[in-house]
Amino acid sequence: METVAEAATCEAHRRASRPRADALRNRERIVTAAREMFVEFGPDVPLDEVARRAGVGNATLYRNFPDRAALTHEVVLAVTCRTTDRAEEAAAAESDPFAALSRFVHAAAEERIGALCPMLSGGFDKDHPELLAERRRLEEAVEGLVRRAMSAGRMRTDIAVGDVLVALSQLTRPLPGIACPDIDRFTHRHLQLFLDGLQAPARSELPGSAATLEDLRRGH
Amino acid sequence: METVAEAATCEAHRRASRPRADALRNRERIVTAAREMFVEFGPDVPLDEVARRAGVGNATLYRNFPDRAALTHEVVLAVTCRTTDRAEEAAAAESDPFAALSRFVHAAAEERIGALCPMLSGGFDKDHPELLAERRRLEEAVEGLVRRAMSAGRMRTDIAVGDVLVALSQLTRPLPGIACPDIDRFTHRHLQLFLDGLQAPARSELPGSAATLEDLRRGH
Amino acid sequence: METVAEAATCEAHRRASRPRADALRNRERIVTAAREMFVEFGPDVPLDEVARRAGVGNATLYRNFPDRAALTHEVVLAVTCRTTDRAEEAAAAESDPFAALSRFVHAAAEERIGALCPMLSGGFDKDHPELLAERRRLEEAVEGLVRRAMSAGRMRTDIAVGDVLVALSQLTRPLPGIACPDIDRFTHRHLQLFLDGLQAPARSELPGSAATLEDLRRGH
Amino acid sequence: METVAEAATCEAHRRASRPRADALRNRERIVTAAREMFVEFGPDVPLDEVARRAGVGNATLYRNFPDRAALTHEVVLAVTCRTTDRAEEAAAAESDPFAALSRFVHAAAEERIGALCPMLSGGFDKDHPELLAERRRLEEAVEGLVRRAMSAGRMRTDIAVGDVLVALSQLTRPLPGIACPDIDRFTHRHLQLFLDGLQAPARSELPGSAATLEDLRRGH
DNA sequence: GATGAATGAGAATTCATTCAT
DNA sequence: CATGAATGAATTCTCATTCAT
Repeated sequence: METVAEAATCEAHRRASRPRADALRNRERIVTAAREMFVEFGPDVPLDEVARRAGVGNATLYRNFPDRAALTHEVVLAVTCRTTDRAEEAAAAESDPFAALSRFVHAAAEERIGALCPMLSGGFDKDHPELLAERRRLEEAVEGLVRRAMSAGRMRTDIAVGDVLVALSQLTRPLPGIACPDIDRFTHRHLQLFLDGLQAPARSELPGSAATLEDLRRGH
Repeated sequence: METVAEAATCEAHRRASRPRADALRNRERIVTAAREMFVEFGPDVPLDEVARRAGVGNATLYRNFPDRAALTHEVVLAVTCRTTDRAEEAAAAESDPFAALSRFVHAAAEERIGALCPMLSGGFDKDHPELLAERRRLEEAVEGLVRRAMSAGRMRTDIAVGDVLVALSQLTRPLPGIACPDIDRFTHRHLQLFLDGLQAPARSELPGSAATLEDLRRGH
Repeated sequence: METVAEAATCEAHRRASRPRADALRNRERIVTAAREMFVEFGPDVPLDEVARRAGVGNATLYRNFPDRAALTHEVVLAVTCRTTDRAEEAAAAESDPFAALSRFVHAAAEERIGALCPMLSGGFDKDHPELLAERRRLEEAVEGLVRRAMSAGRMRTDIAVGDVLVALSQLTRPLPGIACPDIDRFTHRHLQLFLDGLQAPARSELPGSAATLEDLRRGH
Repeated sequence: METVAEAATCEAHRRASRPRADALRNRERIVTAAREMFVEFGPDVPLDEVARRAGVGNATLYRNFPDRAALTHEVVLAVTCRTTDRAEEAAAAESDPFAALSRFVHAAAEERIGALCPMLSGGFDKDHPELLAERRRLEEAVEGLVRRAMSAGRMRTDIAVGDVLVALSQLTRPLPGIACPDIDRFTHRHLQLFLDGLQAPARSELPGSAATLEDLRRGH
């Protein structure tokens, strides 16, 4: 369920130096475990549990990520990165502009982009250059999708990338403790509803100005 | 900002016995503080902090609510209750069926219905009769709103109450740590987008079956 | 062995409010235990051990002293304070000026003034106003003793208060792990040697300038 | 500042077998780093830090010294050894008996003999034959210095070698965390004061019996 | 022989919950 | 009743020591 197209471009941050094969494996496993558990139990899971799930001692986790902030940083980076990859993939795979956007939206849900929301609570530097850059890349990719859909007259035009990303994120936020296996069904259902809404002509003037991701980032 | 129409009908659960005026006051203040802080910091805030904000000693909190579960229960009850009140209020206030639904949706956001999501994580009995009953009352009220809007041909018909409530909840989930004062603006913006989507004719077949609130409740 | 003249003036910092008799007792006991154990095992003893020796749960310790720094602060304050009391007591008790100084020096050893040295390593704010004030009080008291001895022609005159206090502190530093019961004997022996040296006429020009306590305090 | 006369005689413990040139270099560097860091941060510095400062991997440290005790042992040995060398050097270099003692005392400070005190806390075998022997050598050397000074009538006669060594050690104990660059100035100042006191005729009967180093060693 | 990585045991600190005034 | 204080059970993080390359 997890290893869909294990990211294309986002290998960027794999450090050049390749000191040890198994060490890298461990690092990967920790990040993966963390990503899963952040989704499943929220971003406050005991790090010892993460280590256990990753199959390493807790100290190994701490060697790789000096504190929770560092791990969170890495997970946020990974999710953002994989989501961006999905956006680019969608753009390439679908010729129809709105189909591309749709494909991306559903794919982003699978990448659990919504898991980022509860992480923004803090505990790590949201403005770290590495994150900033990745976020920018994501926004550009989605910007492309949105613009194409608009140009093709397939989508209402009073909406900004940030609106899409924020709504998308909220709608796909994990519900820790809800084990209901069909939860994904619902999520995709609501996303589809959201997408349908985007295609409809504007019925009302949306309140507020078009939201960008920066608006949220600036929080606090 | 908090005391809009301090609930009408939902006084039901005020225990019949009226032991002391100030005792009741305390209880009220604790629930209010908890509701606010659950929204602001998530459902894991230290209970001592809640007590402090309520202006009572921690032991007083524990006298009223033996454990965190009991307090969570009460807050969930209160939010549900107030939201139901808002639904009934909306039905009464607006003659136009879809306007009524819209009014309710935006009002529910103000009641922070989204704050319920992170509470479902567990730690309290989601199937407590009292909650069940209140949830039913909410569903009935919203059911009414939805049905009227559908009957008037103002809204696509492949949607269930649960869909509305879940999407609505997700879209209004608080973002603890995000102090951005305009966050509410965005929320209402996205809700409006959602409402616009509801009004549009069905563009696609929504995946999955119509969700009810029970689907979520059954989680775990 | 500990309760020699349980301090005269230094009750100053017993907070005015007297919220609970036993709570105060606990606080006292924690500080006492900490003072003893800092002397016996150095300033890095596990706080849980301190709590155990004080006969309270660890959390009680943390309630009174949010972190190690706070406890260290209190102990430093207490030792300084008690030492000052000893200085004033010595001045009052002995008519002979040098006898007064001698009495103070040996008394300071009993107060374990030397235990302050390893605490200066850091981990707490050495320049906290409360400490500054108390240190000043100590210096003034000792200044008085020294000046009187000098005026009476009983002591070489190229020495500053700080010299006395620093040498005194070093000579009385505890030797954690050394359980030798006669260790105090040795200490007093060396102090006496030091005192004898003070009385002798200057034989050599002492290198460096007269040290003040501030010189040490300023250490980064 | 560190490499004054990099030890003369005390090469004794360089193991006869000469397995590798660089291996020996490493061992040397580790001991040096440890000596410096014990002085600067106390005897509890993380061994990984010592390894880093020595420029080797931590495992190399552990190959040479199976545990902290072994490293401490070696450092104690080294300091004792170097100090003894200084004593013998002083005896040879100065014709005046008291000048020789003085020279030794100030030289011992430079060798950081005081750093031994906090190491006695334990964690290694203080009675290891190798240490015992080296300590005896030190005592004999200093004994010589003291006896000559006494015979020449240059020094009060109620003092034992142990008194000198203990007072000297205490007065030169490092103050970890005190970065004050003039700290050495003060130290030498107080040592001079101490030396002046030794030259003066006995003013008082020193309490306790003449201390020997064994008295301290026997501690615990 | 040397190294970086892994590990478990331990220490500081927090928090839900219980107790004594 | 109401309160501040006490407590033990987590949780985060560190470090001495061992292991795999």
